Amino acid sequence: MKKEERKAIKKESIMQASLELFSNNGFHKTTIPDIANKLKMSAGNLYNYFSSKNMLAKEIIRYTSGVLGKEIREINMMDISSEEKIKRIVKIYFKISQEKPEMIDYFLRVYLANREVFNDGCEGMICVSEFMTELMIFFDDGVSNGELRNQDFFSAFGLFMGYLGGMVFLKGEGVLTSNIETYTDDIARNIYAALRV
Amino acid sequence: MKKEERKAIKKESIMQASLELFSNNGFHKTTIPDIANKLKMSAGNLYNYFSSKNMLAKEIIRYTSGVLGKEIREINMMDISSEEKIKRIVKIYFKISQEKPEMIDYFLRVYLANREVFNDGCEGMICVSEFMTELMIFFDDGVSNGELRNQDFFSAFGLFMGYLGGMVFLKGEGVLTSNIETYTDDIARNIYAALRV
Amino acid sequence: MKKEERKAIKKESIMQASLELFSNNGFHKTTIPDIANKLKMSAGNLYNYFSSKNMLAKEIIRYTSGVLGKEIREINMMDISSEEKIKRIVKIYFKISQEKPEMIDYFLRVYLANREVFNDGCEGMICVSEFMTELMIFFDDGVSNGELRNQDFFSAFGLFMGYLGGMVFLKGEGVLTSNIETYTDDIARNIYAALRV
Amino acid sequence: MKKEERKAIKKESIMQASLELFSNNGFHKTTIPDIANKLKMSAGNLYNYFSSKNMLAKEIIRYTSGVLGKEIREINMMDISSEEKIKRIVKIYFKISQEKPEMIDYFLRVYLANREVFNDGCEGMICVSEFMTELMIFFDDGVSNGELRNQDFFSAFGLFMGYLGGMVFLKGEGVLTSNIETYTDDIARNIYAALRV
DNA sequence: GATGAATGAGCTTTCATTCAT
DNA sequence: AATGAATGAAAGCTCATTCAT
Repeated sequence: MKKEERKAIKKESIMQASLELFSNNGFHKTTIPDIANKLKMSAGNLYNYFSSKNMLAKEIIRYTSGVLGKEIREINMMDISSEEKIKRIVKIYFKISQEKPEMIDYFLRVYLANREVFNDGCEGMICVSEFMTELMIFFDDGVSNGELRNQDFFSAFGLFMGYLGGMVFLKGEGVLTSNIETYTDDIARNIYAALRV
Repeated sequence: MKKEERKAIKKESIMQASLELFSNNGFHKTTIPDIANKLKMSAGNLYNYFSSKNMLAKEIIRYTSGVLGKEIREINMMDISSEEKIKRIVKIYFKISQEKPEMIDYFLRVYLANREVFNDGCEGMICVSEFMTELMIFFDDGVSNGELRNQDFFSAFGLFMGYLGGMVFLKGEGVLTSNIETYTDDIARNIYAALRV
Repeated sequence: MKKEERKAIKKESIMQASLELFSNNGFHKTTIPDIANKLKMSAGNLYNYFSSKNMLAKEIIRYTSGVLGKEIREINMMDISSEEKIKRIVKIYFKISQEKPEMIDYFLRVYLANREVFNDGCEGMICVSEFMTELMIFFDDGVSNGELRNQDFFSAFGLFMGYLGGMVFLKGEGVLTSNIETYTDDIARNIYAALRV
Repeated sequence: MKKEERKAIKKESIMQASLELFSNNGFHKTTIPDIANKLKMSAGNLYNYFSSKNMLAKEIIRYTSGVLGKEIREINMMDISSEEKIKRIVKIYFKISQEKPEMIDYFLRVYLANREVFNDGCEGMICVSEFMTELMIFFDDGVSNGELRNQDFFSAFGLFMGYLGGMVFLKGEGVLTSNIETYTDDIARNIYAALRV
């Protein structure tokens, strides 16, 4: 089991390095040698772990979706109101955007923008389903409880994701007047106001 | 027709063709010969109108921002409530996303995703300021009227832009269960609920 | 008409240079930069003339088949016996193998050996049909005249081509005890003996 | 079973697998991992048996030449006329081309085509001498008997090998109108007509 | 202004071979 | 003897940009 474990660890380290480079410099501006350099390995060897650059990108989005999904799942499992859940989701999202900005940026600048890369195998948001599913659960629970208005899920999902993504984009543009985390309460309030019954 | 006029018309036709190609196929996947082909002109000649591919991309975002800005300005000048304005903005946005999807996609898939292209000269959203300014006017008017809650502008802007962009993205992914225009009322309602006093 | 002519001439010069390199060094051992170097042009520019290395190889076999076909056509049109035609075909074949050995070698070492290169578009000897057709005419004429025995064309074609190709191969291996042209009479005699009524 | 015996058996299994892959897919298109995969062994381990890919190719041609040589030797040792021997050689050649096509193809598509691979150590047909020697014996016997005309051996060898190889090539191209074995009599007759006194 | 051949740098990917385990 | 991760050198091909015509 040792060998496979080592291989899995290396795979993850490649994904981590690529995630940062893709997010910071763009998918097309990041070359395989760039990634190899960062990891101090040879470019050829990367292909022992991922069959192509596109394949690597696809594994990263699945991985990232999983990480974010897990954070939301934990919130979903808490015994708190939907209003409180919204606040916590916004908070964790912004926290991640501060601590691991590459994760959020990967959604915005790699996944969302380079459709041709994800065409084959990630259609219909299948590669981000782990993340989307948790938001769906959050929403359905709130509707069941009578806390959230019953509307098309995508109306709610688009609000959540677009809004949070939009804020992170604005942060990246350097136009926000203060730290993004200070926006948490305002934004959570807005989202709740939009979704409540 | 004067020389400069002819040149301006040709410039715009280049921008229109590039807009479509960049939006549909991605900035990096669109080559200068692709654009030239579509216009039945030579690749070299393009450089008589735009000094580089990046420069072309920057002019397009300014142009697009202007077109969208004008649409919103017209709404801003109407003597109607903020609630009604929101509905009209949503409506016009979705209408454009149906009729000229390349304009909206340019924001999502070109501008948002290829920061390195817009680094030099479009920092701080300066290239989309025409569009942003109109939304700022809409928001300030609403606050002045007492219709909208007084909050940080970017909280409102992120909501508006992120939400609408997010919905168009979901449409592009083919996950929406019905035509995007049927979402207009729901979404306008959500936005108004989020922004009202 | 000047431009197109110049382009056609350059195309042919590329084919000629490639023909030599492919024949002498093998298809897979010849790189695009090798060809470009020989022509003192850039590798990229080659792709303005041929869309791929395989495409280039295919155009060369068609071209070569045409050249050889023309030589045989001239013999076919002479008013001489089949026995005499055989002698002349053998003679011209060996002459070419001395003066332009790369043409014969291209058949033997590139076309015949790298099937995967010619798979798409040259199936069923379609790319050497000009050459094969002339041999077919030679054979049919001889049969009609009553000089040659009526047998399956491919029995005759295989004899002709295999035999001549085999001799050139032996020459290339350096095992022939004397100059290949000294074999002309023997070989023509053998072929005639095999094909006569 | 002794160590060396086990090693010899494994060597032969490697040669057999490589023979098939090289013949079917081409020498340069067959990778060492391809061979290893087919044998369910590791790429590195192959190098415990053959010092390089080229070396492997050279051992295969010697091996193949031996196998074919043996078949002809048996015919040579029979007490039958040269005419009959020709028929049997043609027959066995086509039979092998049906049952173990990779052996014949190895001559045509690997040995004949990739001279650079066999340059060092197989010059002057030394690696196929076993096969060539048997044909030489066949020919000399026939001449001694007064059955075959006395001519340069290579005139006869080129005929034999070129003709048979050519027919197998035509078969591979799919242009033969019927099964190759139906050509046996025609071709044997042609060869005999060419070689008899 | 218009053309498109030409360049040159750079990209992803492949693969024979080595070597630590 | 066996593994397979690792290397490094190359290959085919792409493309923004230039420039002679």
